[in-house]
Amino acid sequence: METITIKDIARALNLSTSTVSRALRDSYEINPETKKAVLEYAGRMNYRPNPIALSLKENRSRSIGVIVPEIANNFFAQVINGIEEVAYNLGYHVVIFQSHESREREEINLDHLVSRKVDGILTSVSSFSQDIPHFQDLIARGMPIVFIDRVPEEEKTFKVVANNYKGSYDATRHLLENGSKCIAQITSPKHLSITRERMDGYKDALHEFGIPFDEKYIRYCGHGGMKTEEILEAAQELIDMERRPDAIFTASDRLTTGTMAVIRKNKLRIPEDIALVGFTNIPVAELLDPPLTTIVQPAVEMGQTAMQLLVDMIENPKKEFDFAIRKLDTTLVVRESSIKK
Amino acid sequence: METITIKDIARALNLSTSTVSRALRDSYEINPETKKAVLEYAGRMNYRPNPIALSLKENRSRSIGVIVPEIANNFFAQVINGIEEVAYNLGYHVVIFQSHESREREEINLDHLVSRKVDGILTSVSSFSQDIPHFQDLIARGMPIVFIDRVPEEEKTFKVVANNYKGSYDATRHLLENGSKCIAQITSPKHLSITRERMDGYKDALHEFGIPFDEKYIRYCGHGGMKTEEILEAAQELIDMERRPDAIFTASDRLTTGTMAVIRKNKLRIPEDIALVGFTNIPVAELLDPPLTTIVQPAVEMGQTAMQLLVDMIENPKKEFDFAIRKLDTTLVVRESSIKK
DNA sequence: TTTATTTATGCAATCGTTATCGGGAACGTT
DNA sequence: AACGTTCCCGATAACGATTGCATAAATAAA
Repeated sequence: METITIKDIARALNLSTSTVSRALRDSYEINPETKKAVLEYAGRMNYRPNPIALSLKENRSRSIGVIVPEIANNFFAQVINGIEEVAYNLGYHVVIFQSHESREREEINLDHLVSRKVDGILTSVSSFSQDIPHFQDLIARGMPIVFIDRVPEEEKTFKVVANNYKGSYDATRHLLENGSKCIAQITSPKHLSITRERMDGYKDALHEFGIPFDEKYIRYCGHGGMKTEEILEAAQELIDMERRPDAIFTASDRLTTGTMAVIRKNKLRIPEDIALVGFTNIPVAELLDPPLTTIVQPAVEMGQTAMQLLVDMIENPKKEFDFAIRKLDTTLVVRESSIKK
Repeated sequence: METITIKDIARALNLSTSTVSRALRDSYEINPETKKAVLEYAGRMNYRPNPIALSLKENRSRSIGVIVPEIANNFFAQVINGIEEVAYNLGYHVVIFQSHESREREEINLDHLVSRKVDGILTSVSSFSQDIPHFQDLIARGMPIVFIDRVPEEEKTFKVVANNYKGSYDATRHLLENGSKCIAQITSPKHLSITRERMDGYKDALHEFGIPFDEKYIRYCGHGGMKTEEILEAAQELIDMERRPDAIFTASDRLTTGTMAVIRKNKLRIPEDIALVGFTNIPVAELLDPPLTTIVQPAVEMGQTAMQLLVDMIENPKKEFDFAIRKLDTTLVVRESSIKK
């Protein structure tokens, strides 16, 4: 894998590397003819500046790092697409890593990004990371970081989230308006911000309909890296309750599909026996049996917004930002799984 | 983002950078006490060697590049998981890029990987890339490359694929054995290797059952970057045919779900009116209406295998390899969508 | 003609690391 | 006393590109 360098050009044209370098960057102090010769030769030999040498010198890389729990999760895949689109237009490269919901992997990835001198980081923290000293430390050292979806509480930086409160409120209200009376919730780990917000929307909707909140109908899942059995168990427990819920609200892709599978296995009907609404971005929701009512998160827009904010931070290091959290609205897509009659 | 360097350690301990460097790499020619002091200090200051400086010096990066069409595609996400697992254990980093089925993006990504000095590349070529001079050129220049799933014909390098012939043969045979008589196929672009292989399996199964092959029942999709309308149109055309097929065999995730949607929209029943079998790795296949019979590709294993082969190439540059194509068997998972009675 | 100014170029340092070469000190051998 | 070993360590160049500084030549101004 030999590649041509500025030195090769200099040698070939009997110039110094400085002259070549300046010619390539179109400096005014280079003789037009020299410039032309250099450009012509560089073009012909397909010269590409070595970004590694540049990174070493400038301590930056024109690339940004993304760490998400799983790319196999449709929501994150869409977020990444949004990020890439903006990054691409602004001349940044995007490097993608997965934490697989592991704290250790998260730290390794972070380490790697830092030592590769990425200009900034976009991330959705792993569900293991209750406290995040590794991120705090980085922020304190001036690394631009934008959190997406799963965001920490107090960090002084940008955060982009879906309006989880409203999404959850809308979903719960929709269930109540369509015949459900006892709504269970299967949700993500308790300490995540998204979990709290979704819980609040759920509670407020119940309250409006005069239904008391009951902790018995809540299941937190995914502490152990989102094991399938854990989900199935949680759903089964709800089904086996003395007073069985007549609706379940699920807070993510896998919780939704897992719950659906369990309901089916118990030969219960959706929505007659148990109505179902889920936070999910899977594209096949309408092909499921029955077609699934979903709260769709604006994943692509979230990625775009986050990337724009990050670039703003990168390119204006001194600027004082308003780090108020950015909330993007979700959309309730009503299909059959949620309507009792 | 200040980081400590070998120079800082040298200064602090009144040593030369060479000594520090050697102490850190545990060289025998360093006094144990000096070594201890250096190690201790480096540990305390959380020293991390600068990989960029190393890359510049050694012209390698201990990272490998992956280019896939879309990470939002479950199959590729799983392939990547297989790759990452092996890479992680061998101390390589994985950098993921998407081509979005665009030839241009593919070339940009490739360029980027090369100039970032990745040690090797794993890729599934975009459906646009009928001829692949950009890859050929790289292979000729000695870059280790392993192709996955969508592989070019003649390149002298490793290729890892699913046994598409057998998968397709099994699926077609299964349909024929379960009451289907006229099986259409919606498949990927004609020039892709996977398309040809799947076609062959399909033809051979038909032949065994004495059914003549009829080109009219074949639709190639995805030339334009896999537009949804194209899929829907293809499915609709088949449904509108004078002699409507009583089964459709679809060759990818999106073709399968798209086709399913069209059949539904036409108020036709699956499998009674039209049976359906698809190549797909979506995890919700069993939750669809009806549960979908699928040919599942060993995506994770494909990723693992490819990564192992790549490392073999990277670490044994001189070795003469047997570049025979690696075929991994698919699994036919029978559910309800394919069985007529 | 002399001096000042402009134009075009080269030199050398820099970024972090390691490999090559070399050398001083301490010791052992004749 | 003279030489060879061994042990430990340092100076330097190199990787590719940029850039402040120096400078030669050409031109303009005095």
